[in-house]
Amino acid sequence: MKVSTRVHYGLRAMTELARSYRSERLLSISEIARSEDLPLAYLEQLVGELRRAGLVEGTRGVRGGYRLSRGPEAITVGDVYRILEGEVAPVDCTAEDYLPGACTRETVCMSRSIWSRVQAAILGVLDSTTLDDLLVSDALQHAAGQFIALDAVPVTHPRKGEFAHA
Amino acid sequence: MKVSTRVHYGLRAMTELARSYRSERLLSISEIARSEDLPLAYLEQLVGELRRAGLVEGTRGVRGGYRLSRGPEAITVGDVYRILEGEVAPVDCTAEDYLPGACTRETVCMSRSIWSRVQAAILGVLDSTTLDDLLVSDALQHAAGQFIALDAVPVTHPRKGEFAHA
DNA sequence: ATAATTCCGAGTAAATAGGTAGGAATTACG
DNA sequence: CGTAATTCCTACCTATTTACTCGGAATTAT
Repeated sequence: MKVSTRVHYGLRAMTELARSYRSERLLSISEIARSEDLPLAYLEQLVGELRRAGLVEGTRGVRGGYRLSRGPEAITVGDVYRILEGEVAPVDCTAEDYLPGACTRETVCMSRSIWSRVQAAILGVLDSTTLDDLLVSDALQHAAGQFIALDAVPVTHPRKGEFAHA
Repeated sequence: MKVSTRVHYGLRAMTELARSYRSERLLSISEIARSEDLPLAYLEQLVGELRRAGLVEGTRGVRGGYRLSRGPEAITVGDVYRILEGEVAPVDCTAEDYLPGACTRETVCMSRSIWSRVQAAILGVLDSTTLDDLLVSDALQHAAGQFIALDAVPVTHPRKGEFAHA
């Protein structure tokens, strides 16, 4: 259940584009690659796919580059994911294009329900989170960092239990 | 985010063992492989790992086989997952053994929060679902199938919107 | 004209997934 | 006691996928 570098890198590129969206300034692949520390040629490929899918717009030539084709609040992480990685489906039989009956064990399968639930859980997060949400939570995190610093509290990796799941 | 055949097959084997748990009867690898239609030698490997991890017990010799080492209500899907696939972590920096600072972008990363949330969502499902839960939902599904049949309602793939997520 | 950029498709090395194969150890059963 | 059924162990193999690189054409500001 690892996420591929395609999605990982692609999303990071999208967050950069989201950050610069208000300024109307174009970002070149090399700028993005530099600020996110990603392999240039590979990133170019990924952004190309995002463009063909309509999430970003490219302008060629000197001073060219990319920008989001709609606002960061109108693009979900799920959108990016599906373009670069395909449908979210832990197993084939929970995919959209699954033909009922393709798996002969369908009617006697005890494990299918768990993967459906996992799929729904993942989609719940990916489809409800926009690029803008990522910017905002990033801003909050930095504000919190500021606050702690001003308070002179020794910082002992507060990240530890931040998203406890037990 | 596909689940590997290791986990997929391994879990299916575990559901078979869960089903026969009450009867105290041992299941041989070949029986499991036959009823779940899985490659014998490969399955043997997987069950071996589950045994070394303490989830199942094996008895050798003629009439030997495997059984769960504790009840189906005391084994979660997450347990099986971690043994066969390792920790649930969409990206390295959300893993348990991640050394803070290993990723130099840590403090300026806008994408980390989403993967933490995905991880938590997945764990929420995997760790709260036991093998017994799978048996029960399976039983319910069959009971429902019975009911529809008796009512003579034309069955037009009710599965379609079963776990709608929009 | 030139330099910076997007755009495009092919190629490639390493890792991973998904197995197979062979044999030693153990044990019920005739 | 011998044999067949089984677990147990480890090495090997092969196809696919991943994560890239490379070369070059098209476009455009300066």
